[in-house]
Amino acid sequence: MAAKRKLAENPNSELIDFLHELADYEKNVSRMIHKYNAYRKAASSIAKIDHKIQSITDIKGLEGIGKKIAAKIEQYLSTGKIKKLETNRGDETGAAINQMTRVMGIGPTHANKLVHQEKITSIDELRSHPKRDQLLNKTQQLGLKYLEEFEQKIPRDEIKQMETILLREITAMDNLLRAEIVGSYRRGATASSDIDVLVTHPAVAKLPSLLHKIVETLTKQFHFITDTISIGDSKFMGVCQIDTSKLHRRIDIRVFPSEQYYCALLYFTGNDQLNRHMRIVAQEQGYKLNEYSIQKVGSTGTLSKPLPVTSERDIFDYLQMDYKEPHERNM
DNA sequence: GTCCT
DNA sequence: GGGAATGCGC
DNA sequence: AGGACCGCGCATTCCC
Repeated sequence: MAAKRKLAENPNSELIDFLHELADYEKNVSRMIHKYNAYRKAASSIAKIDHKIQSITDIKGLEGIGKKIAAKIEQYLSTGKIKKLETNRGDETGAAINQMTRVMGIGPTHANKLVHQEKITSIDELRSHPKRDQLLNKTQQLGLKYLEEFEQKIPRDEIKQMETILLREITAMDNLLRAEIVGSYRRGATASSDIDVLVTHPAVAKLPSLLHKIVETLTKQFHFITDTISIGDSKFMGVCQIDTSKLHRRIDIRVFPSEQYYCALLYFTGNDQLNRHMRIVAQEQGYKLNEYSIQKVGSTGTLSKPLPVTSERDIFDYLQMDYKEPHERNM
């Protein structure tokens, strides 16, 4: 049997976990989303270092690391702990709020409400609460039902099987339909947190019920989709299961008109960092790029009509960037 | 919390 | 009832 | 010192 080498864990994973924990507290408990992002950014900078950080000089000047976080890392290096984190951990109310946000649909606002007003302190208490159904909306009830399943990563192989079914059934409905699974799966990841599907049809503007039909078929005929979280004309969010022996998974399906398809494909394939990078390059070159289109920006800030795009490569070309294959987009 | 102006 | 604002996820 | 940090689709709640 071929030796399956476990991917070496990041040498600084403990520090990265600490920063993520600080980030979560800021987002969920303090409701400071920008601090959350700041901690995440610092953590991702550190994740790029391939050796164990020995001293503060190893990280000084790293992107996203300023005085406060540098000081915390120094604390961690000399004492193995971070005071602020210990304090956060001692905050039982905060811990309860953090727990509540594990449920899809329960964000910082609702989590705070559940803990402060309803005095709920754990997921178990939420599950057994007599007024559970009044306390939670539809999305949150599904989130609670599938909490443990949604926290499991989806192996690439399982997504591959889903892809086979999805593409077959979608094209069977209408052979002008084209669909692709995007996200980290398209970038080659060995496991993903959800399934993100892009769909296009040359006449989508005339088919406002297209998405509803796709979803209905996948639900009623194939029992692939098990629950709907939300659905409109362009975006479906829901739950699917490849067969009853497998876990329930989060799935999103988005429909775009063909002239927007490749901008959407690029955007939803990501990763985030590449998207940001390309948006900035676009700005520098006098373009505006988003998930719908690429437009020329006039001197007065006026936007041109969306430029013609018939492939992802076209977008790289406009920006005079070298084309990157999906698997090369993990920045 | 960090970066930029 | 229905438009506006908010929460959430991505 | 002080503002930006993506912004948009959908569901729900708020408010007239």
